[in-house]
Amino acid sequence: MRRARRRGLAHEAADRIRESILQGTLPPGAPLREVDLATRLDVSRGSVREGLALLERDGLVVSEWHRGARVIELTPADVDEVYTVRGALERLAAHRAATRVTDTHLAELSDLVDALDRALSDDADAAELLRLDLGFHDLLYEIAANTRLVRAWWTLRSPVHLFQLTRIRRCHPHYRRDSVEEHRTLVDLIRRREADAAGRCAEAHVAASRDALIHMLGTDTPDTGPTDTDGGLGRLT
Amino acid sequence: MRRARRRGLAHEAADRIRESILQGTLPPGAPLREVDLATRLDVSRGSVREGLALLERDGLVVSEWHRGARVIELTPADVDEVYTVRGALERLAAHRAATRVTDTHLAELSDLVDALDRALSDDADAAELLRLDLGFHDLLYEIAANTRLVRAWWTLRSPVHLFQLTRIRRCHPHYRRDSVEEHRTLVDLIRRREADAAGRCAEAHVAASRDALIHMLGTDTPDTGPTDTDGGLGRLT
DNA sequence: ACTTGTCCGAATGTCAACAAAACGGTGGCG
DNA sequence: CGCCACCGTTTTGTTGACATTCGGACAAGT
Repeated sequence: MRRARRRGLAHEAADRIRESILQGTLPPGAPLREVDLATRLDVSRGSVREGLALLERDGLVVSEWHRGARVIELTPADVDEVYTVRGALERLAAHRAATRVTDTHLAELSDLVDALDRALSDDADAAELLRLDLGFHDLLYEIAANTRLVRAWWTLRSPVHLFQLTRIRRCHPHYRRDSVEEHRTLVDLIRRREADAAGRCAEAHVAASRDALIHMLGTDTPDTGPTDTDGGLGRLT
Repeated sequence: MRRARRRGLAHEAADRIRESILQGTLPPGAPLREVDLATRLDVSRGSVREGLALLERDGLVVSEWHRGARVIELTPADVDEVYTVRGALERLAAHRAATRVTDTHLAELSDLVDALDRALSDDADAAELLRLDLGFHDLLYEIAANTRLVRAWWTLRSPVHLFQLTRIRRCHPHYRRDSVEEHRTLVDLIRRREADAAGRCAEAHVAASRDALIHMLGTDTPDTGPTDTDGGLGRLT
């Protein structure tokens, strides 16, 4: 079993802040002031500072010298960048997964796709669909069994999460049945150990997500702002 | 021109430490004690701490809770991981470069390959060859013009640098003429805008480097240790 | 002999105060 | 009327001191 490692306040703080960002309490572009966060989270500025550095590594936050940290913005150009790189990574992940997958893994993958299918039929919460989708891809990277690849994925995962979340928030879920079918196709290719085809399939899947996302961001309303305007983290106090 | 932005002491400290690691003064596995570094660099522990976090982002350093930071180790498994992911990234970079390259870029690429060729003929310093090689790949990523891709490359660049450096240190340079030819082939493909071929070429080039490196690491001496044993950074005081 | 518990030195994690820099408003000047 | 320099406020960058944790050594118990 994996050892339950202690992580320190900085990680804890980072988790709380990440939660708030991913819940929309801290909207894109919002400033992340150290003293404010330190007060609300009841830790020192140093820990908050370190936590913000962690979030910057996750790609959820950008910071400039003497200007502090802000939640990243979500321009279509960013979507393009993130999903382009993600496509390359996921291609590699699928390729490797197809050559090293075990029966246990295959069962887990199938279970996730089934769960996704069921959730879609049950008209489940959009957040739940997103959770399952991300879980599927997490598992794919885990099967690929390459530490650096997983780390690279984690630097993209948070932005992806955020992108999908704003998409959900702005329009109706629209979680396509096509998408679930793409997942199932990928699992089948992996089961048959067709590495090259699996890689191409994964890359195409990501590209499809990217195009759908960009199309949505390009044609939506100019965004009149989030529902609450208190600046965030009120629920954490 | 790009603005020469202030970066703060943490970045400065990170640069100094990175230098020492890449010069071999701090060998792989060496512990990086905060108070020690703070004393030698004449900055506070906080800044050193932040700098070490930056180096961890670069993948040059690993750290555990309450156990401090150490220079990364160099197992063949690590080489495999790093170069596998690098192959995927470089494939994407070459593909994009082939579609967006300008004449100016092509001239710069050619110049670099020529410089590499000349340096090889002149039997130049191995470090110089490495510098030119890395410069070539940096330029490739820059031409690809994708911020996230560049960032992903930078998390791999330092380990690559370190790998090549220890290779140089252990055996004769052996910088192959084959390698230079591969660079030239890649530039030609990019010039002719053959994106797919360029991507495959770049991936193959990285795979070749990986195999050479692993072969060398697998057959070398058990490593009797570095030349100086003072623990590092003596030259910085 | 092996395990288990405790102590100690050393290093890291955390904190709150000090110093430097950027932002915004105000007033004077062209 | 517009522009620029100045200055106070706010926020971040940096520092040294305190608290916590780890690893090993030593000794007692089984």
